[in-house]
Amino acid sequence: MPKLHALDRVDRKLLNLLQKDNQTPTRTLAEKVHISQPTCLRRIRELREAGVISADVALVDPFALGYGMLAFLEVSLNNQSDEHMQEFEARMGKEAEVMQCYFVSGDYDYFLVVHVIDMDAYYQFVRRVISGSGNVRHFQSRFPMKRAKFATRIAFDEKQAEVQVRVPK
Amino acid sequence: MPKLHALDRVDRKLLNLLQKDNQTPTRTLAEKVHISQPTCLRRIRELREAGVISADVALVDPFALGYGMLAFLEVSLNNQSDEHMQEFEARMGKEAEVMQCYFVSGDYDYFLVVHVIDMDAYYQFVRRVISGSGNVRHFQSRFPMKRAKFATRIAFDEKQAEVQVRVPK
DNA sequence: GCTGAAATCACACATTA
DNA sequence: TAATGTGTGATTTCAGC
Repeated sequence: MPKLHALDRVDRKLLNLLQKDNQTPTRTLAEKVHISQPTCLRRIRELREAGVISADVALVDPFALGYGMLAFLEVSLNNQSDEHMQEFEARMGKEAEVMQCYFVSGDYDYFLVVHVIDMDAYYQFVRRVISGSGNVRHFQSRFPMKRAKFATRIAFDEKQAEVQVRVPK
Repeated sequence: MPKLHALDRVDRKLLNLLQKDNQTPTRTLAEKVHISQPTCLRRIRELREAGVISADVALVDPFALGYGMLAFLEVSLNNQSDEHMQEFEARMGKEAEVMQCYFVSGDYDYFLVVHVIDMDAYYQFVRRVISGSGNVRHFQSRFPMKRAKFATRIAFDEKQAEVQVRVPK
């Protein structure tokens, strides 16, 4: 059952800052939002505990590391029973190459974003994971030539007075 | 011109750890990879400076914040000149709702991942940004009903001895 | 919101391979 | 000689008031 957590202007400004850089000392953040350093720290801790901030991580650019190739996979299943869909999702959850997996409306079932080193690695992946799955009726690849935008942050409006937020779990 | 940066076992283990949590003290990390604390810190700093770690951020779950709706947009442009494509990409770069934007091969030009509060907000977005753009010939929406996987980390093989890596810029 | 103790970060230098 | 480990001061976190 989702709890409610109110985000005021200060919280939203903090979130905007932390989503760009979570390594800056709380003292510096405190100055930017015009509160004291301990208050700043306390608010950030509450945001983490409430689950508004789900994780604090280092981002590694796949393209900088030889994972130079990106592929989209549109997949249709043979058997769409809840059991088989859960099985497919669990499988994708385990495969490191699968960066994103969505169950979608329309003419196919799943949309995958796959990161691989090169075309050969992609071919190996498709043979092993997709056509080797046993429950894939049809699939089609689509190749992004350029990733023009990849945002990990949500822009919070800093003007609004207060925002009610549904926090899961 | 891409520089080369060698990643040994220790670097890769550090990257695996930091991609899960970048708030743990360097001392703890150092123990886990069996090096001293200052060495650990130095290696992390080098990974940041080399651009292997592109950013350190707090992650906010969109679904936890009322951005409960996700949409895919498949967009075809009228004018595919370099100038018009750059203009489109710049526009998408500025729009907060657009989380991802790819230039793709196939029967349409751009694939967008859009985060909005609800269907009405999505309608407003489409009217303002897409059909109001002047250079969109055709577009189609597709609605993900479930985000089964969204990975921000790359799994590094910790067994291999050393890996050469192309670092951009 | 303020102050102080505990912990962490980050540097200079010695050491080793 | 280049990279790691040791010791030490400056910052930062975080509890009590």
